[in-house]
This record gives sequence, C-alpha cells and structure tokens, in this order.
Amino acid sequence: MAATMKDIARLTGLGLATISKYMNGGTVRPKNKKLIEDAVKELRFVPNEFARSLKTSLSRTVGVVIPELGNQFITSIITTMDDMLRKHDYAVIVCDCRTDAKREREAVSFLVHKRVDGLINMSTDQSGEHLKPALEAGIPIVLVDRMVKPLTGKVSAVVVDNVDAAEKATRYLIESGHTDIGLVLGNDCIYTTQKRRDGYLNAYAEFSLTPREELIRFSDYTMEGGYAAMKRLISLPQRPTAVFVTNFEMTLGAMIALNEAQLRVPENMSFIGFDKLDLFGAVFPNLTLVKQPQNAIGECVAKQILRLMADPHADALHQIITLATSLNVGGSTRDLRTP
Amino acid sequence: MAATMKDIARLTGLGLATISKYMNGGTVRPKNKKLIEDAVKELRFVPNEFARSLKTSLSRTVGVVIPELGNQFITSIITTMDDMLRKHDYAVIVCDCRTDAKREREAVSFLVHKRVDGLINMSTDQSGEHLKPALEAGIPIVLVDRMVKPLTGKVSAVVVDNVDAAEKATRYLIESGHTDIGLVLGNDCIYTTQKRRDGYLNAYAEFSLTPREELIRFSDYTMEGGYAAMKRLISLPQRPTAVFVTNFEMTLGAMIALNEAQLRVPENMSFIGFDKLDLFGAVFPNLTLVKQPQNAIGECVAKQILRLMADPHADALHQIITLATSLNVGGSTRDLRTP
DNA sequence: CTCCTAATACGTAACGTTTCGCTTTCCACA
DNA sequence: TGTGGAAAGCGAAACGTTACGTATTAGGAG
Repeated sequence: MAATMKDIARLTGLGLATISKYMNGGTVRPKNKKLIEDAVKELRFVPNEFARSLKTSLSRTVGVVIPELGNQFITSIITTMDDMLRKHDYAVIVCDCRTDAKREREAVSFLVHKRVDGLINMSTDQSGEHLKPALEAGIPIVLVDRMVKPLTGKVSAVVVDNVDAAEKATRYLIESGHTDIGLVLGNDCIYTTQKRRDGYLNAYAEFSLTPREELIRFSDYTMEGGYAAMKRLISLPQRPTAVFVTNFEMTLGAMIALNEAQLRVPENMSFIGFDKLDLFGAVFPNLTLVKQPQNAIGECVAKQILRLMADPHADALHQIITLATSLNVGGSTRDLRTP
Repeated sequence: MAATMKDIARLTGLGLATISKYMNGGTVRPKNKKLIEDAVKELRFVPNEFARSLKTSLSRTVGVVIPELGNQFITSIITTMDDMLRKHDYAVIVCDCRTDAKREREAVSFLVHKRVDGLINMSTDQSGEHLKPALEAGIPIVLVDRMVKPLTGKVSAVVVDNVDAAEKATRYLIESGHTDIGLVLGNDCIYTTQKRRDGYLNAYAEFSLTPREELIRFSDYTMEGGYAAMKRLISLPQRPTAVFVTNFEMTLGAMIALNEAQLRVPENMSFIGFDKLDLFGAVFPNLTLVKQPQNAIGECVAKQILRLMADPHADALHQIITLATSLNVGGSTRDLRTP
C-alpha cells in the first residue's frame, strides 16, 4: 500500500542507493532530483521510520521521567524542551512517576526498552539506582533541577543555585530586621529541599543567628501543602514576622492561607515567594519572589541532550550546569528597622 | 554487541521461529522453554523493538496533542491515561500546541510520521482539518473533552455534558433567587466554552429570563484570565449577585480577586466554581463546584484508544461517550429568597 | 511395535531502509 | 578530441524480527 524507496527507484529508473542518498540530504544530479521529487509526490512516499531505526539503531526519541505532571515548574520546562526537541525531529515520551521510586525505576526501564536515544530525569530516587539500566545501555542522561551525587561524572545535569537562592532571600529578610523567618520546604528527601534549607541556614549563620526549629516546615510542593504549612506557621505561639516559601504551588497555597487569616502583606507578615513572576504580577502585584529561569533551564537541558546524542559516546562531555536565580524585590516585605 | 534471537537459537540449538514463538507467548516444550529462558538470561537478550516494529508495522506508541500542558484538568487526564497505556506497554508522546492551530497541525503530522498506533487530541482547531493526515493514514483517533463536528462518525470522542453542567449550576442559582449571574468562560471559539454558555442561556430561558450581555465574560482558561474577568464583573455598575466560573484555573484567579476586593463568599457574592473538589476542599472549604470526572475521562479515553488499536480498522466502533458532571453543593451561594 | 494425529519445531522469505566498495558519468582543461 | 579526477550512481548485503507452509516429534490407540 504505502510506497517504498524501491517504488521510487523503479519509477525513476534510478538505483535504490541513490534514492536513499537523496532522502538523507545527499547531492544528486539536478534532473534526477526533479525525477525523484516528482515520484515522491506521485506515490506520496514517506520514509518508513521503522526500517530507518532498525538500520541506524536510532529512535529519534527522548524519554523524560518526572515526579509530577501537575506542577507548573515542571510543565513549563517540559514545554520548552519539547518545543526545541521537536524542532530537531525528536519525539518526547513523558513518564510521570508520582514521586514514587518504584514507578520511577519502571519508567526508566520502560524507556530503555523503547530504545530512546536520550533520557532526561528529574530524580525522585536520590541514590541513582534507577538510572543504571540506561547507563548500561549507553544512553546519554541529563538530570534536571536535582543532582544525584553518586552519578557525578556519568551524567550531565542542569540545576539552579538553590543554596544561593535561599541564602539571598533569607539574607534580605534578616537585613530588613527579621529574625523569626518561617521557611516552607518540599519533602525533606528531595535535593532542592535540602539545598534551599542549607541556604536558609547559611544566611542565619552569616549573622551568627540560629533559627527556631519549628519555623522550618517540610511540606510537599503542592498548593494544599503550602496552605497547611502556612496555617501552622500562623498559629505558632510565637508567630514569625516573615515567611519564605520555596515553590510556586506552595506560594499560592500560602497566600490563600494568609488572605483567609486576614493577615495583610507586608503589614502583618513579610512574604517571599517562588517562581512565576508574570502570573503573580497580575494577581498579587508587587510580591517579592525568587525567580528561577524556567525557559533557560528547558533550553539548556534540550541543548545538552542534543549535544550528547550527537556525539557518539562522548562521556567526557558530561558537565553540571548551574544557572543563577534572581531575587525579584517587590513590596511584600517590611523593613523592621525603620518602622 | 547486544544479543539477538539468532544468538539464542544458536545457543539453545533451536530454530529461530521457535524463539520468536516463545517470545510472543506461544507454547513451547517445557524443556525448550527452560533452555530458552536460561539463554535469555545468559546473553541478557532483549528483543529489538525496531525490528519488531518493522515487521508488524506497529510502534506501540500513542500520540497526544493538547492545547496547554500547564492546565490541571489536562495534566490530570494525561496522567491517568499515561498510567493505563503504559501498563499495556504503550508509550505516550505528548505534544503541547499552545492553543495554536498551526502548531497543532504540525504536531499531528509529526506524530503520523512517527507512526503512532493511535492519536488522542484535545482539539484547538474546530474544523478538524488538522486530523486529516491521521485519518488518511488509518490511525484511530479519540477526541477528548472537545467534539469536532465535521469528524462525527470518523473518530471516537469522550466529552462531558457541558450544557447540562452549566445549566445545572445556573438553574441552581436562579432557583436561589439570583437573576444577575456573572459567567466566566474560556476563549469563545472553543467547544466547551460554547456548550457551557448554551447551558447558562438554557437555564435563563427556562425561567423566561434574559441575562444581561455584560455579565458574560469570555476569558482564556488561565488563572490570570479568571482574576481579570472577576475584577471586571466586580466593578460593573450593576454588580452581579452571583458568579459561575467555568474552569479550575479561572476559579482560582476569581477567588483571589474576590479576596482582594474584600468581598466575602457567600455574604457579598455567591460563587460556583469548577473542578478539583479535593484541592478546594482543603483551601476553600465548602465551595459549591461543578465537578468533572477527570479520572473517568482519562480511563475512558485510554480504553477507547486501546480498543480501536486492537481491532484492526474497526471503523464501526467509533462512538461518542458523554460523561456526566455533578454539581457539588457547598455553602458558597446564598439563597436570596430567604434572607 | 506400528500408526495416526495433534502439537511443536523449523527454514526461509520478507519488512524497508542504510552503507560499503565499486563503477560510471561528467566536465574542465590541454 | 583526449585525459584525469571528482562527483554521482549502483548492486547487494546487512539490520533483527515475524509468519507462512511444511516437517518433525511425542505419545496414546490399535
């Protein structure tokens, strides 16, 4: 039914090898080029990707394993990547593993079986065990947002400087006279959570201060989580004067909790949020935010994986790229020193 | 390097055809079964999907074309589908087309070239032109959430009863004595927008009422959009006494706008929102909501596409499945008749 | 101990490309 | 008109499966 290169060869009187060469961008005599193009049109020829894959062992497909599809930070990165990769004719297979290590392992092995040319992973499992099958199969890997220590040197990674981000935000608050700063984090076994806590602690240390234990709340990077954590902080006997919330969804939830408790920002509570300036720009004008370069992350990841896939087995190319965040100062914090 | 069935055949002394049969679940003499299994383990044999695809013309892959990845309703459906399909060994390629008809067309043709076995689409283009290449290639199609009229009979579809959903919500408000009901819709060229507006108008008609034109606000299914639309409604000279918002993101934005304007629900404004009861359950307890069966939609779509892919060219199997929504009555509306 | 019939096993030809190693053609220059 | 070298074309052998049609085998019945 569907035409093959053989048909094109027969119709044009040319050899099979010539057709193949043309299809792959090789040069062909002008009159033959026309001949081929006409035949392609007439027979509605489309190259069979299966046969091509069999010969080249390339699927022109990359796998993406992420913890949650319902997370704005993640989807915005995926959208950017998908765009870039598709432009290079790569398809993207997304596997949501629901922050579950078992599912994550299964997803990786599934993708290895599907013979993806590259793998992008926002790791749930910090041991890196789940990536072994891919490593063994020689599939290039790019980690996103979360480093996996044991894999250093074997994979590339694109992360932001989480320590610096949290340190900047916390320092800014301390310099404004706050000493009781609430911190809302994600799950405590996640890379970014650990780094952001480190940054917070660093800032305190810089000023020779120690934060109260109960101000540090581990949550789960969801809106509900942020809402609940903020409620807890509000109801503390000694309520913090400022709060720093470390992702988008939780920032949303926390703002709702504040609204509901009739606490005005910054009059009753200083607030620093995370991500998505544009959105908050419309809804909560003037919020002070840590901004991650989401588009840059997506682009950077896409570039890395394309580079690794192009260079056959260039293990030496692995690198860790750290992108900077910015502290976008708005009006949601109060300076306690100048009342 | 990687072992092939030929290697297994050589090692076991069996024929190639026998190995193939075993690999596809055929029966083999017990001792041969053991022989094969041992050899598979020893050689770490993994069947080559490329060769398999070439022979069977099946990619065990389905394509999904959606308007926006950053939309909770969509991602929750995708997550459910992805789960089910992966259990059946199908990979899912997601293409976000940013609610752009051109991108959508490109995505479909990209997926056709990749030879997906099935296509799932939440259409942006209401003409259905974009699906022609898939139709011609004989790829089964399941539409989600949005019907495309011209394709009736040629594709399957899973939608919710949008007219009924909006009618129920609006009727409920009218029966509570409201006559000025604000309506916040998505982009006016989208299927669900049209249906939900129809439902709203139906309810008005039932009571022989006519809504004021300026109460119907077309927006864009984003949080910012919902926020802006609600602000507009609030600032109307003759402010509505109730508002019905028709998706999750806009509901969130609208609630924030209400909070900001210091309007209490339901004292100053009756409110009916959309989707995600569980989330609002934590954050805005007692909100009256139209609830779509998101999991059921995902499951239903997965089942449909699996069925269509299993039955070769069973065009007669196409059907439109309409799922019901429920009106989840909370306490966010006020009965004006009993003050 | 043979014969018959299921049940398994087998050889081989596809599937539609890419690629290797040549051969042929083209064209410029003498 | 002849020659040389570059450019383009060619045939055939893979790549690793599946499936068709036939050949072989096991094991109970006679």
